[in-house]
Amino acid sequence: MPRKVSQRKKKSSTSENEMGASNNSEGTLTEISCEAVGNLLRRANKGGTSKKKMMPEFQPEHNGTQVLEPILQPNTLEAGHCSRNPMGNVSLDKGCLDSKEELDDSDWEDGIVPKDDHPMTIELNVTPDSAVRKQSHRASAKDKDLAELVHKVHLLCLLARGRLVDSACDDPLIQASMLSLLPAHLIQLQNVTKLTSKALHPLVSWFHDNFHVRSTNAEKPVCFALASALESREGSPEEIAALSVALYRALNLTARFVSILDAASLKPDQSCRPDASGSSKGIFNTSTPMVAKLKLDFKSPKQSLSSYDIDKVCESSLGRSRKSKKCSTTSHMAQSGDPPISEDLKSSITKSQTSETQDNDPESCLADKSHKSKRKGDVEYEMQLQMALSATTVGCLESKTESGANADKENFSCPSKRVKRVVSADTSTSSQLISTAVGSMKVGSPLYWAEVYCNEENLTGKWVHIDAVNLIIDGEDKVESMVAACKTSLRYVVAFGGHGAKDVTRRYCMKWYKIASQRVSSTWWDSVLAPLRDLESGANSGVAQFRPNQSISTESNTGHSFVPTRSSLEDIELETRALTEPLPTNQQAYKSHPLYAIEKWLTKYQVLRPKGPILGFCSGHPVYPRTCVQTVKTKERWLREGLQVKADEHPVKEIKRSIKPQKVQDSGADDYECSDSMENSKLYGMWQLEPLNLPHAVNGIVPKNERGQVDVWSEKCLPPGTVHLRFPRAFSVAKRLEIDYAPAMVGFEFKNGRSHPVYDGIVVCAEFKDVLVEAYAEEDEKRRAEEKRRDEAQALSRWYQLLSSIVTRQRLNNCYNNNLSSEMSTDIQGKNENESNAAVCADNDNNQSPKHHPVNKSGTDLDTSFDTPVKDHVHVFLKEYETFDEVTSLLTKRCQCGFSVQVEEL
DNA sequence: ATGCGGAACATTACTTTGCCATAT
DNA sequence: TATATGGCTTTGTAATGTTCCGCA
Repeated sequence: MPRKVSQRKKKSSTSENEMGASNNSEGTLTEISCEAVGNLLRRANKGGTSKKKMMPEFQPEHNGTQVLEPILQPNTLEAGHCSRNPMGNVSLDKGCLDSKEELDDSDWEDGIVPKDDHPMTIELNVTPDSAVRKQSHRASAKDKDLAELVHKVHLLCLLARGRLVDSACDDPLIQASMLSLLPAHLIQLQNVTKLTSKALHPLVSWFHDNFHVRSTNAEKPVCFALASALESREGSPEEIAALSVALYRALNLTARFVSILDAASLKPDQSCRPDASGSSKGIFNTSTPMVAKLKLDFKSPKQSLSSYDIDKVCESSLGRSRKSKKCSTTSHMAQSGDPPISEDLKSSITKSQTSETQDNDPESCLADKSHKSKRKGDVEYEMQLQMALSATTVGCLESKTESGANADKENFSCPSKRVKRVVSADTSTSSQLISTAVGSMKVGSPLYWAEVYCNEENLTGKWVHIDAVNLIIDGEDKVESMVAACKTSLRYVVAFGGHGAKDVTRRYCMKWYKIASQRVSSTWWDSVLAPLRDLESGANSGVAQFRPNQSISTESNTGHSFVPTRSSLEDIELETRALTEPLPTNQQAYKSHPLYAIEKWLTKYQVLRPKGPILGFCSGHPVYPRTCVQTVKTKERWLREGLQVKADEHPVKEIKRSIKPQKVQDSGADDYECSDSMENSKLYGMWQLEPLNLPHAVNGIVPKNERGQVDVWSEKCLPPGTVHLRFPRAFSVAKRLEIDYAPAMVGFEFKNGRSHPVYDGIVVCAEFKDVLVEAYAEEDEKRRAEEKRRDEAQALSRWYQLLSSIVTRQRLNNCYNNNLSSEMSTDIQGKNENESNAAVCADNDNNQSPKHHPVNKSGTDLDTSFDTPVKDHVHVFLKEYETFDEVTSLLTKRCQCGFSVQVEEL
């Protein structure tokens, strides 16, 4: 946000140059000035005039000056002046000051009177950041949509990634290798029938001691990466967690791979706040940068490690820790004799550092921000220092390592101490936090872990959280604080198993109300997860059963609906957590909390009933269960749902109804009357209602309301014994058949500033339905036939008009311009000839054809001869009346009416 | 550093049943 | 003279949601 400010400041400083250079900048300049003036005035009028009032004054003017030439506009208001002033085009006219009398004169004059060349600096320097910021950073609906889309797509990608990892954990080779590494006494675990989390401790401990998180070998597909990690006993957090899952599965335990899906923020502006959460910096900042990784996979290291890729990796949501890891890789690579790459990397890293703050908003780099970026720079500096140190260390240790390509292996012998040191350096900004939060465990945010199903926990069995990397068993309650300490958000925790997935966020998130708004709409998420859930529950019910005779059936509940499955038991557990969430400590959380409510945050149409029990207090406000919140509505609103208020029920709440501004034209007296007669809306609750009890239709008469119609909000609103016929002209049929009907009003629409009822069809008694439908069909048929007839008649008449005009034209041609006889062409009959050029003329001799047709006798008046008689006549050209002129090759066809056509044979 | 609450906007929900001049 | 038709200015208001900012 302060970026914009600085941008504006920059612009202001160069404004004079820009002025001369181009007009384009003037809009911006004007804008700046407007804002500056607005802010000045706002400050001046603080408390008096509200901002709302001020802004519209500037807006239109500002628009105008953008289009027009602001300098030359004589009638601009104060905003225009302000923008001009700094440009040196001073000439303040009195009119300007006059025009803004309504504003605070003295303040205004103070602001603009100076005629020197530099008032601008003053103006822009006093521009309060807040106003500019507010304007520029309020996300538009488009931004929101985009952010949501990105969030969704990112989630899908992360889900897919999780499934990939899950599949890799099933790899028999990996599992077998894990088993082969396992000491004999731990292998016994697969024979344990009553598994408790405690029993897992030695196993997890062994794993923790033997596998460490370190640099990534992400260039390979998951399975290979796993194999490699297995070989080196080191890998990314994801790989190590996956290996642990593979180990559990190898031991025939039921295990899931669990991952925090740290997707790009759902809210558009989150990415602008580097410190809001360490992880939200855009989509590439995922903990599982699949794209970048895959990209790398297909290229030689030299080509693939472009700065772009590295940027992505370095910005990954593991954030600093991951960054450092990558960097340590870098150093190793440098060690292994590939200086160009390391150079690339270094430069790219620095690039990423510097660009990180600027890329989002290229125009900016600001004073306010500076200390933050400085801090960041410090972090990076420390990181690089650590890198260098570790590289040296590795270099010493490393004389024994062989291939540069296998950089991952280089640190095999490296003590985990070193790793931890690097990691702690990464997170140095929050290292205190971490150390307070999780004691001496200096780790990055846990993003991956395992869940093992322990059938002896909790009577019914339980999925136990096992973070082998951090040696935490059954620490589901610790995850939230650890994640919080690392500034990662815990919005989606998904357990992967059986190629499916299940959202288990509830198990790890104690403060759901804090993350609820950061999650995508549950309907979408549920629908996405539904098929994956089925896969997961199907697999984890059937696979790896501990004992066939276990009291809790692990089979899917196909036969008996009440046999609890492992999955359904887990559902119950998660549901229970959802229902036993602790009370939020801040009031705002109660606004839309699904479980709790405080009266203060109820909406206009909500009441508490019953008003109790009180579950607790928040800042002195009693907290009630959300189930006590009832929605209340007016009678009319309930009517729409087919409900009516019972007799003798009093409104449970009354709210002021807004005054209708319809008859405000009159004087104050009327106004007074108006407000006097203003009624309150009476609201009723669900418990005061009964099903709508409309009068029955009797004797074919439809019961109507006071307006002689039926309000058909829904089917429920139809009086019993009536039907709604949605035919366009049904009423006319009913009228004709003398059937009683009522117009069906289905809603309102706003037109011309008023609400108008919208009608759709009619309501009639049910017994007339068939008759009406039949009659309507008949009528419709008739109507169509009539329409067709009309269309045909119209077509005929138009043809007639066309031909008449042709004839008239031809006749005129004949009379006044004989040379143009073949100008017009027509094909009237078109069945005998393929002629292309036909000369038409009116032949009024009637020599051959005439048979007491009135036309023929009408003599020489050509106009009249054609006008009347030929109407409604279709010319018939009989063969016997044809004549053919050999010389001119003209075929003359004649109708009995005397009309003739000459056709030229080609 | 964090959360709270107010301010400033943005968005949504609620409202809810013509009139007059002109042509036919 | 009675009836049909078309055009007119176009919601306005309040509640609710979201974001920012100052303050404790």
